[in-house]
Amino acid sequence: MDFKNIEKKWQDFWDNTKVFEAKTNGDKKPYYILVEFPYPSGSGLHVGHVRSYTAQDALARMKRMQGYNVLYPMGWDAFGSPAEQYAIKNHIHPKDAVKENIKTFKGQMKSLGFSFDWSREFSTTDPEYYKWTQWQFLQFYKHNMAYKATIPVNWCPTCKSVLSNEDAAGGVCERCGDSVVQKEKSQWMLKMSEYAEDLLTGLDDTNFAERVKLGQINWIGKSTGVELDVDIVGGGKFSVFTTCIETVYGITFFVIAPDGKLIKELMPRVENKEEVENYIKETAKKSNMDRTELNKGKTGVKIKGIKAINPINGKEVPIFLGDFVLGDYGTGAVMAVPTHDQRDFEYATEHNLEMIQVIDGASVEEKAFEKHDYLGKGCKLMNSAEFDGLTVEEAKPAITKKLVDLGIAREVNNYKMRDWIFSRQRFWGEPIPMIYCEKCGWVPMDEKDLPLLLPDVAEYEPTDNGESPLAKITDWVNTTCPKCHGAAKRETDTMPNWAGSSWYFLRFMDACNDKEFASMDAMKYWNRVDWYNGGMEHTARHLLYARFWVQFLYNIGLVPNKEMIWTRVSHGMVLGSNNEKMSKSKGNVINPDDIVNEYGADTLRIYEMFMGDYTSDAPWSTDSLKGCKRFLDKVVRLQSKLNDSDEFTSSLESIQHKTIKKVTNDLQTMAYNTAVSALMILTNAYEDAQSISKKDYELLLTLLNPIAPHVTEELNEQLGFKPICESTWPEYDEAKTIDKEITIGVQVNGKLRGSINIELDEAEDSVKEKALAEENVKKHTEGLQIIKVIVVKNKIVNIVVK
RNA sequence: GCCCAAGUGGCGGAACAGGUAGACGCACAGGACUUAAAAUCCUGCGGGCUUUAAAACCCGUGCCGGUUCAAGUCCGGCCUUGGGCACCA
Repeated sequence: MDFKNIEKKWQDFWDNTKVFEAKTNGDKKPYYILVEFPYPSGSGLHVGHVRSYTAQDALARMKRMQGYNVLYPMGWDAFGSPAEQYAIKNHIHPKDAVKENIKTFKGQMKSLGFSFDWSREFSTTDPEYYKWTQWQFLQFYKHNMAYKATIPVNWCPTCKSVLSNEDAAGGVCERCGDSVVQKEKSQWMLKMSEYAEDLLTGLDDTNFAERVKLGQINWIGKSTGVELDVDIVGGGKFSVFTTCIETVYGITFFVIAPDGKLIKELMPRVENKEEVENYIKETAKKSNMDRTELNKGKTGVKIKGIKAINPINGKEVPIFLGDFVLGDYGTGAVMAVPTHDQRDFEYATEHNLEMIQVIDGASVEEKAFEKHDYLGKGCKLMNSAEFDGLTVEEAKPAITKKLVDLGIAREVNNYKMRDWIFSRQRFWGEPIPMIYCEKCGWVPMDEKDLPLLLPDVAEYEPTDNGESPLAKITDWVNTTCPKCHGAAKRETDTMPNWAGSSWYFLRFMDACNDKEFASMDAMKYWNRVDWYNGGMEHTARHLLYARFWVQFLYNIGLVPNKEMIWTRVSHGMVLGSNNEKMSKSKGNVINPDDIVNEYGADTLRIYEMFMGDYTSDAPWSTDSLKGCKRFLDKVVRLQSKLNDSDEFTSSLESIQHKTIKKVTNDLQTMAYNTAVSALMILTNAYEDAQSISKKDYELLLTLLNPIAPHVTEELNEQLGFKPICESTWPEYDEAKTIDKEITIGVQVNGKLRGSINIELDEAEDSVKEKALAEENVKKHTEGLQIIKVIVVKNKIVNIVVK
């Protein structure tokens, strides 16, 4: 069979009949399946894309046949620096590069036969789309959720752009790999930290995979503790946050952040100004990653001339500057208890500071006795005045109460998650629709003037001074203030690439709407994303940003649910045949086009579903791929076994019902590899049969269709049936999946010694009799005393002898 | 350092809920068909041991212990690999 012609024929059929276009109405139950829309890179579709798109395509095709109104859309996440880098490198406008890449991607997707609803296609770079991204930013601004702040930020000197902490992981720029330095920069921020608690509790209204939920929980990083006010000798005060208030009597010093506000205030009173200032300068050169690196020496300087007072007992202790304390996390100051915190212990040892043990139970000579070692073990307090003798668990609330009653402490929740840095000094992003007027300050653009288009210019290379390329385009920058109509300037920063992807799934519900980002009716109809598939690498950032965005829209009444994504699952990567990540430099990249050309789309689809556990990484193997081609050929060859019967072959009934059950369940539990396996087993059974009927064949083709849609449609058409994509998914009879006669094992003392055939649910006595009569079992029980015989119904018999 | 996964034949992987470990496929080997090759079909395929052959037997799911009539699966303690976060106070 010529798979090339067949594939083209059916792809055209699907296009022309528009069978996969979802209508936002009707009697059928809606079902929304979403895969992360790709960033259309210059290197084309990756075999990794094929894995997840095929998986969700199989689910979509089955759900449609089961009578659901399935929405399975596709679009393009085309803003962001990768697109810009690509464009710069290849000397073409990002807009043209994106257009070109989208064309390639779309062609590749079509060649794989994905059942996307192309009528809802869009790119985040379409003005009709980013108009609404800008509009939503204005809502953030109008609801006091967006603000400008001058903060130390991660600066990539190579990309000339500020990166969020997320993007600067490991102290290197995620995009270019060069090291990141710290720089003060005025940035637009979104108040994401205000949503920390809601983002945490909202997880209860989702069906995310457990590991995905955990990823989010860890990212939000909630900790409950006490914020304690600390007075400074001679005036002034600061606060510290601690989760270990029980160690408060053990404080022997405080450490404050070199980049915080406090040290600036204290400066006039500092005796060793030069030393302190040098240390601040040194710190500014380091990234947060370097500063918080665990295995480096604990640097710091003592702030001479200033002491703090331990609020619980009035003890005066020194204050240090230490770069491991971050100015923008917590209160920018920490209390140090060297006996019960290893980091403090090392710091104290290095700077020769006092140590007071306050929790009994282990020696603190060599190392600190930390909370994970003393919590929950009934350890008691010591050197802690009236709290001596209380257990840690008793002391925690008691000390907290005393401090709270004194009005110098508060029970608080602290979150690791910070506000979202929303500006990028880049050309290829959504322009931020804000105008700066000398008189009025920052003024939002009038909503009816949106979209604010990116200017169509030739120069989009970054500037050296850290300004966005847009800053050079004076025609564009100079405008009038919407408020006072005086001369004003536009914001030249653009939005991060996370912006467009934070709400694209809402747009798919109503993609052509030019009055709203999506109508409430359409969103109510689709309700939410039922099934969202993406990579594990996006579970922290993209998914959190998207949930934050949705929760905000919900709070201002623009979306129907606080959580718009129900199930989130993640796929494993397709690795190179050497078990390493595919990359050009390693020369292990497989181009899906080559595979489609040589083996056909159906073979590639089957192979990627069969290659292993869908949620785990799996290495590429062209040999295994060939095996899947052989399987398909076998299915085609079954044509020669067709008989004239109009009925199912009765001898195949049991395996047919088993296969329907297995495939139906497996496709909705991501067990694609065992679904393929079950279909292979059914095919082998057909092959072994004398002959098969058209109905037998049709059943196999229907079950295989979600994974291999082209060849199955063709074979089915040749049988004279209507297209599979317009038919109904088969149902199984549970009774027919159960064998009446089964073989079970017989063990003697837990070791398998034989097996017996029994009837399903056969009486225990009868099974026992058969087991004891089995030849080899007899050999192992002869002359021994039978203590007991355990019969597990329909499973196993175990004879215990002595 | 913390958090999350995962370790099963030569390979990818099966094993629902503690109940016959290795489904399905790949690779390999032998055979059939063929002038030959490809394709296809048949047989074998964890290791050991024994045997003319078969059966039987012993070992075996990263390592060490434990619970149980029974452990890949549960518990305790390690080791290794992958991923995430990070002096988080």
